[in-house]
Amino acid sequence: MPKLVDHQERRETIARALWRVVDQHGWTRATMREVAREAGVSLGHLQHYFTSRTGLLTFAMELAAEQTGDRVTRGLAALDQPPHPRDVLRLVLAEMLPLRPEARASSRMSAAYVLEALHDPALRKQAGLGLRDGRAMVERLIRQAITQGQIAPDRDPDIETDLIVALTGFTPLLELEVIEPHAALAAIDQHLDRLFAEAS
Amino acid sequence: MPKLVDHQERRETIARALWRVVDQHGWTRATMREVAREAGVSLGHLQHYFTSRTGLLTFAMELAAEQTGDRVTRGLAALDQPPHPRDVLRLVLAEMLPLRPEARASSRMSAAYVLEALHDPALRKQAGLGLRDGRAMVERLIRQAITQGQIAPDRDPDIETDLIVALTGFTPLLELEVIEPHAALAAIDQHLDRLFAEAS
DNA sequence: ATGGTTACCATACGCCTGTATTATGTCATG
DNA sequence: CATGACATAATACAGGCGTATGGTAACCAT
Repeated sequence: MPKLVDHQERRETIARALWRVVDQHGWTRATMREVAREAGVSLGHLQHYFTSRTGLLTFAMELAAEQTGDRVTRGLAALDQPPHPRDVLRLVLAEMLPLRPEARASSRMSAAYVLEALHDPALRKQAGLGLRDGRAMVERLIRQAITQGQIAPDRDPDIETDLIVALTGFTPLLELEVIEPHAALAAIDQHLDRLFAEAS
Repeated sequence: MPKLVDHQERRETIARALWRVVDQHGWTRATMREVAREAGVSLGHLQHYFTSRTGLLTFAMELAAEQTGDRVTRGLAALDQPPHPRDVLRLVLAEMLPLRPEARASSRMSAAYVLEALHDPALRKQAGLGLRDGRAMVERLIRQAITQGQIAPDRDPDIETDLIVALTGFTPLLELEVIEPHAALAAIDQHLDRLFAEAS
């Protein structure tokens, strides 16, 4: 047996270097050489852990999704137990938007990933599944809130779900500084307040 | 004087070829050679009308924005005169989302453009201005509707504007077929109905 | 201690990129 | 009709890209 290294850890280190490159210089400059430079390793080293560029990108993307999930999970712990679904939705949206630096990197990653996925069947499938899962989670929350009387029963769960998920449309507005983070949060709060207004 | 050609027309033809490439194969494959091939001209020909790639991209982007504006203008003509602001907003949103093939190309163009703009000061300024203009137009509509009693006066115009603009967040959901066009339109209608519910 | 497996690195290959250069055709005018 | 401006084209160049290859160093089991 040779020298022992934690493969998963090495791959995560490299993936994080990729995030930084994407965050600072954009998806197009996320080349093997640039990522290796950012990670402080040689091109050969990087190749040892990621044979292909596509493999690196998908791995980094999955890791970013996990990371976002972890941020949400951590945020949930800070809420009342059990948390009000309104607060859960607010937290999820807040973590998906580029409001803080860490979230910004993930946000830029997934934006570029989606764009690339449109023309690559394999990526498309994965990206589609991810989005579908996210939407399904929101829908579950909303249906449950309706059942529990926190949302008025005359609200259509599908439509309300879509409206919530669509609020990720704040991303370009935030990125190009058309609106400030507090404005995005205010709008989200307003929307959620109305959704949960008429009951509980 | 030499042979006479309409420069603007030639540039538009090439820009449209760029749209097709971006629409079908993605921003990354929108190279000078690929666009020339799609346009059915030589690389030299393309270079004669666009010295640099950046120039081509910005021109094509501006043209796409104009085109979207024209679609909205044409749609306005089909509405009641004067049109109800609710219908205007619905039309604008519908034309910005990738619901029909022509709109899809423009949508993909601007998505890629915004992503590229994040890391290029010049593009960033232009993209920011475009988005700001769009938001300002929506805000004007909403403030006017409040003044005219079509929207309840206790609604905050800034927040309502942001919520409307954020509905462009349906784009990735539509692109990855997480939701169907009719669902996006239903959600938009629901949101607008509520916004315009309490008056007029 | 030695063999074999793994980590790591430098370099090379073929391809594609944006752009520059140069040549040729094509026309309206002096 | 010749001349000069423009349209179009072909080719060249330097650089960056993903990936493949070969070699060296480090380590553990035997």
